[in-house]
Amino acid sequence: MKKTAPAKDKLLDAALQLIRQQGYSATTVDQLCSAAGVTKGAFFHHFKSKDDLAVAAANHWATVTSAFFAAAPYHQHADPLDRVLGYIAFRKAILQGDVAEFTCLVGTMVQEVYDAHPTIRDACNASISSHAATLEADITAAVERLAIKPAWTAASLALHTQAVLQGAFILAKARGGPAIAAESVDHLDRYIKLLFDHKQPQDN
Amino acid sequence: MKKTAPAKDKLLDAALQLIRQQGYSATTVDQLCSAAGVTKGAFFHHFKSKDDLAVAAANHWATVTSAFFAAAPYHQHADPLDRVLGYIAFRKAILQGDVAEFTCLVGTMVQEVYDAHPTIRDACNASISSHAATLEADITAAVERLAIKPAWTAASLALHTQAVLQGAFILAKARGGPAIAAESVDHLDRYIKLLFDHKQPQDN
DNA sequence: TGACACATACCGACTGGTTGGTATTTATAA
DNA sequence: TTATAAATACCAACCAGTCGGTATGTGTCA
Repeated sequence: MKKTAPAKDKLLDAALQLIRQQGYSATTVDQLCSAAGVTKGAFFHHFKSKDDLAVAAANHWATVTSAFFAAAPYHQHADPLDRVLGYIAFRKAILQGDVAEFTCLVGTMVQEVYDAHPTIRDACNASISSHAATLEADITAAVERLAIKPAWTAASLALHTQAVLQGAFILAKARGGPAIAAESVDHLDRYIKLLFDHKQPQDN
Repeated sequence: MKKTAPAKDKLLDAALQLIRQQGYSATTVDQLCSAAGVTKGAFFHHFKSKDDLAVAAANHWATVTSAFFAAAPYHQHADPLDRVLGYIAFRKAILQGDVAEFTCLVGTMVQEVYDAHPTIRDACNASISSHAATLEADITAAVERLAIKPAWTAASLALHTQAVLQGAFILAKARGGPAIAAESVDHLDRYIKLLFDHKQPQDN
């Protein structure tokens, strides 16, 4: 029975915060250690290198977020389209607080490392792709249930939702707040409703 | 009559390439100098600091891209909706070659600097916003011409197109190629056609 | 025209501090 | 006792930025 969290976990949690705030390159090992309240010796005991921590952080992010979204209430809907729309609404609802709190670790990291650090890039890609895959299942079910014959694939629509969210995060960072991001998510919501001929109250 | 481009221009052009490849923090002043073929003395003669160069690079980016899009053929359409759809098609068409060649400098930079470097963030925001403003004009004209009463604003749709593109760039970086980005742009094209009740051949 | 004053553009060795990483030592638990 | 976890001390490479100096205009006035 541990009294405090082990150094490895504290370092990973610190990485999620600091890298989302500052980016990967600008975040130093010393910053990570002091934020986690551990020493450099502990850092290099658990991680071979800074890049090794980045891969572990991306995998940690995938674990944390998949648990977070698995516990979200939108899964309770019986209709798969309601689950998809519930997911979008949930993504909009959590756009609150500081920008670093609702933005995506792997989306931020992959921008910096995609060319020079293929292993980190692959870990980021795996995190995004596995999250999109959970959505893809509901989209596929919705297509079958409504018996439509779309010109698009469920996989491409699932990834498109991630593109909109990642882009919305960039706008939020440029504008300094989540308001503009929420508007983009509204457009995404409207798009999906149009694709499925979903009834729209006062909309065009 | 100059024989070669002056050091300042060569440094700015080198910044567009290197920062899109590596990100801002990972790009060193020495790298910029050797890529531009100038010395460190020349760098600090023209720029007060590395941050000062970043602001200049963001402004340079705004200048270069606004000239690039102003010269694009889609402006020739008489109908404003055709211009908007022509813009989207053009954005899709230029998704070619290395990832660093078609991605956005300011979208990449703002992810790293939004918190610690407000002046760079503002320069990035200005670049994105001014580009979106050129689109907004055509969207507004299309809404008026077709006499529709949308639940969305032209400004938010213009920014949404930028969000989709920025997010598509992130997916392209994670996947290592432009294919997935093109699919997201296809969704954006489909969305705008649906918003304007545009005829769709075999689409849902 | 030519000489002087001054400004702009550029050079590259150097510095103080920082960085990722290593070597060694100490504590803890099975 | 032994393996794992974590702390301390340290290093070589690297980084942004500095500084003294050179080369090349450019304006001015006799």
